[in-house]
Amino acid sequence: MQPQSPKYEQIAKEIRKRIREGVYQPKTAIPDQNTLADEFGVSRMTIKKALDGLTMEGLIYTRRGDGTYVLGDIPLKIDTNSPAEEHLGLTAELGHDRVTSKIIKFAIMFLTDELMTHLKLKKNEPVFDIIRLRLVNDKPYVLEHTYMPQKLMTDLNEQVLRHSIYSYLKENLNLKLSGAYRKIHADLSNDFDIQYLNCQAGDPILEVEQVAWLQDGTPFEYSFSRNRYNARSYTVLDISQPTA
Amino acid sequence: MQPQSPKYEQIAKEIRKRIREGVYQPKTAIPDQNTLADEFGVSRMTIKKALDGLTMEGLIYTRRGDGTYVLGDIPLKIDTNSPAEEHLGLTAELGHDRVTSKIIKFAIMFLTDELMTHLKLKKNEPVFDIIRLRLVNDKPYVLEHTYMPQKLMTDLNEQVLRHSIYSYLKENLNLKLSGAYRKIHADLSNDFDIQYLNCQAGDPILEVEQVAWLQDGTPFEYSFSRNRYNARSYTVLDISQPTA
DNA sequence: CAGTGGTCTAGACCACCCC
DNA sequence: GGGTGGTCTAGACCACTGT
Repeated sequence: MQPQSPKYEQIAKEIRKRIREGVYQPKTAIPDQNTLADEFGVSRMTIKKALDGLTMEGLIYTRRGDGTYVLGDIPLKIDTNSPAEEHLGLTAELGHDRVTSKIIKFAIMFLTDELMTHLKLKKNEPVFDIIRLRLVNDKPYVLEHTYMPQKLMTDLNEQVLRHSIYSYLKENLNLKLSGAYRKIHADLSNDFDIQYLNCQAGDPILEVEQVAWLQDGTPFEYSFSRNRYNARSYTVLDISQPTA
Repeated sequence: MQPQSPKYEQIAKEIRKRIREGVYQPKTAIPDQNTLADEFGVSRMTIKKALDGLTMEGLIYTRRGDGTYVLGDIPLKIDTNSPAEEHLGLTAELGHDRVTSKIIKFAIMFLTDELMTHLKLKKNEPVFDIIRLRLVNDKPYVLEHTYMPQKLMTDLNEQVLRHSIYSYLKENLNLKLSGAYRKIHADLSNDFDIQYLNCQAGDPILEVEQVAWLQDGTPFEYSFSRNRYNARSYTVLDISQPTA
């Protein structure tokens, strides 16, 4: 019991566990909110908040006037490799030791109009222009082209790039990213892709174009991640609001 | 003022409007929760719930001990054509009169193992096997291959397919979809794509593979939507939880 | 009708930020 | 310190579902 996490989180965690272990079975009702409030010794509002979270995760659903039910597994989701819900970077996603990086470009450039818009910078402000090939178990995985404002990270160096930019941000600069907007495209492989990703001319590429920002909305990254088309897919869970 | 929508929704709507109209400016603080509670004549919890929604939409951010601030526009988001957040179908997304459909296949088939898993059906249960070319302003837009359990929609017909399956579900069967899980791939165009989407041999395709389900978790659609690579992109807004 | 979840209140305490 | 947002309570009323 960590007292640092709020009660509704602890309760959500416990209910998640009961669902996972089959105490609460798919398509059946779980105890009503008053019963749960008694069991956990909290008010009903707190139970409600815990259940709201689980609803957003697609684990349960509620019917006003009826009850709260467990939703079965989502078929496509089971055999999916990368959740990709969090944008914590490749290192966090796949584990520390398996991911390495080959630095292809590490330069400072000045602004094009497009970068000015996406990074919300003024003319003549310098940005890092970084191209890295990320390898998983020494096999080429993704080609990442990243632009970051120089003023936010003055002592960025090659050592950092070889590991993880995100952990550098978090541990050295105490910056946390808080949001990202992504556009997923399909594209034709270019010479760069062919050279570094070991793909054939004409192979399709899955490209994720991303703007990521800090809590106050300051953009700190504009990037393109290019994968061979059969190496990765991007997954999304979308739960509708019953209010709409 | 619609009394049918909860107070926190109405308040969220009003604050959204103030942000849009510049009453609350980007990067500046909005009034604190107590002040807003007084202004709207509600309790602070209700204000909090309204603000939580706006936080999830990426409009504001809160700092404990400090205040609530307006987040500026998200650059990439501005010039994006299709929000694609809601999976209400193409007709709802683009307007009623512009979308037409050419029916390429409309058959009933029995289950493959893959469909059995994705639609959670038992052996020998029939499913509709539908292929439609959706056109926007008479131009080929997306090739949709859809599988649906027959038992859920017994009187599905060609007339429905020519318009919108989703509005048929909603209006005739009173079924609402409540969630979807998607995998976005890049793929090589196949003969079908070349024939119907007017693309060249070797063109990449953006494919969205989707399982969609009703409120109780019953899957009612497993589909593949294939777009020409330069015709559409898929967009995602991802807001991190500060709890994590 | 009884029982359920959805909303809302008035107040409380705490963690946190800035001065 | 004083002011902020995050959590939590005990109770209330309502909307809705089943019977």
